[in-house]
Amino acid sequence: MAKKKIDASTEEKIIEAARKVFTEKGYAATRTRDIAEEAGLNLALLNYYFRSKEKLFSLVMAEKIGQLFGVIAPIVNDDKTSLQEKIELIVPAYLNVLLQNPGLPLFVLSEIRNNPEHFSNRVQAGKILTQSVLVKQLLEKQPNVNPLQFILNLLGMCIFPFVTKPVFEASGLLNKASFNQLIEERKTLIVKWVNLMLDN
Amino acid sequence: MAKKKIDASTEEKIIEAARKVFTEKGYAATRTRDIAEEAGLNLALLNYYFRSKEKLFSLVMAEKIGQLFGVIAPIVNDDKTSLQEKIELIVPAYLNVLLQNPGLPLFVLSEIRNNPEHFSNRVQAGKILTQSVLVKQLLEKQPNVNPLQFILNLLGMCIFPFVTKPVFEASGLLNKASFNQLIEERKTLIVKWVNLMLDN
DNA sequence: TTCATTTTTAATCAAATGATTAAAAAATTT
DNA sequence: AAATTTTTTAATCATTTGATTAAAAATGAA
Repeated sequence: MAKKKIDASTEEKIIEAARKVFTEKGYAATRTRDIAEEAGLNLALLNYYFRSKEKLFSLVMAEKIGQLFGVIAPIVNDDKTSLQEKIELIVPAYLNVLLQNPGLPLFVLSEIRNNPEHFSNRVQAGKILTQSVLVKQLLEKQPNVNPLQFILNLLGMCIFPFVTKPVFEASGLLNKASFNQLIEERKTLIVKWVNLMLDN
Repeated sequence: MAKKKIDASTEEKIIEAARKVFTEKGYAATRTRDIAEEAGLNLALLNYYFRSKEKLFSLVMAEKIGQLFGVIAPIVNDDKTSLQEKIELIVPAYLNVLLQNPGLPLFVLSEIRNNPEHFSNRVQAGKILTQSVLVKQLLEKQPNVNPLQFILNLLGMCIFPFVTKPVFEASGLLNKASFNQLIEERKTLIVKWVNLMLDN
């Protein structure tokens, strides 16, 4: 029986390069050669370790979807925290995740658009948006408004600046520092705004 | 001297097909053969009329950017309307544009991400975000908050549902009718919410 | 060291893809 | 109608790209 242990360092180099290139350019615009070059490795190694571009992409995408939904899922389903507390937890936590990974939302959203069938099962967004504790609490507070409206606002106010970041950068309007400053300000502002919406 | 007139019908068929395929799949994932097939025409005609995939894409993209910024630009720079009036004009007008062209925001934003250099000049977002009458009026009302914060909220609350639409569709959570219903409700809700933010 | 196994590389393949060409078909002019 | 120009088509090119292969290099076991 042959040795099966694989050099973790090389494997990790490839997937790290794949994370970077896929999230920057999207699946279709990414060449496997781009990834190999970014990793500083021979192209054939990519297929040796991950079989195909598609498989490597699936790994990265699963990771990224996990990041995008992973932070909020436990908060949203905690029945020990109030609606108010949830908002105060979600906003800064989510903004921090996005600050660490600014390209994440646009990457995930555009890939889902490009290949909706492939993600219909994997995205557990449905449960969060219909059966979560948060939804129940929103309905208690505002029975006459579809709770999805508030969730769209809460997530949208967090995510939207990151989705439009390339526009700001292309127009030279915001550098990285002033963008981050803007997001820091939003950590308290969004909480205030969402509470205003819920109290009126 | 030969006749230079070109059959507008064929040309229009191609660009209409290009609009559809490019906005659905993005530049990189679009094959010129997809466009030709969608138009029901020979592939070579695409190059006969538009020289290259790149040129055809530039035309479509210019159109789409125009649609995305064209509706709000005149409203935003009108110094005869109040801040309140501007919000009441922008929200339903913008939501109607997006209802007619739901894929528009995700298409434009992801293409700008994929090729930022190419759009640095063309996007006049900079002026709207710094020199518009709207910005001055926002600063009068709330001198202590970066007006960009409110613009992000106003545009984000309009655009974000359309950016996440593929997720809703993939998860089977919303059909087209209930999505449109959600947007219709937002026409009045967003106006109310933005006013709340500005008054507190 | 020797030998087997694993990892890496250079070369190459086959399919896809943007684009061109030359000829046919259609339209327009004279 | 004849001639000229414009439009359309089928065939083909050259390049790119995901993937494979066979051999070399590195690693670990005996």
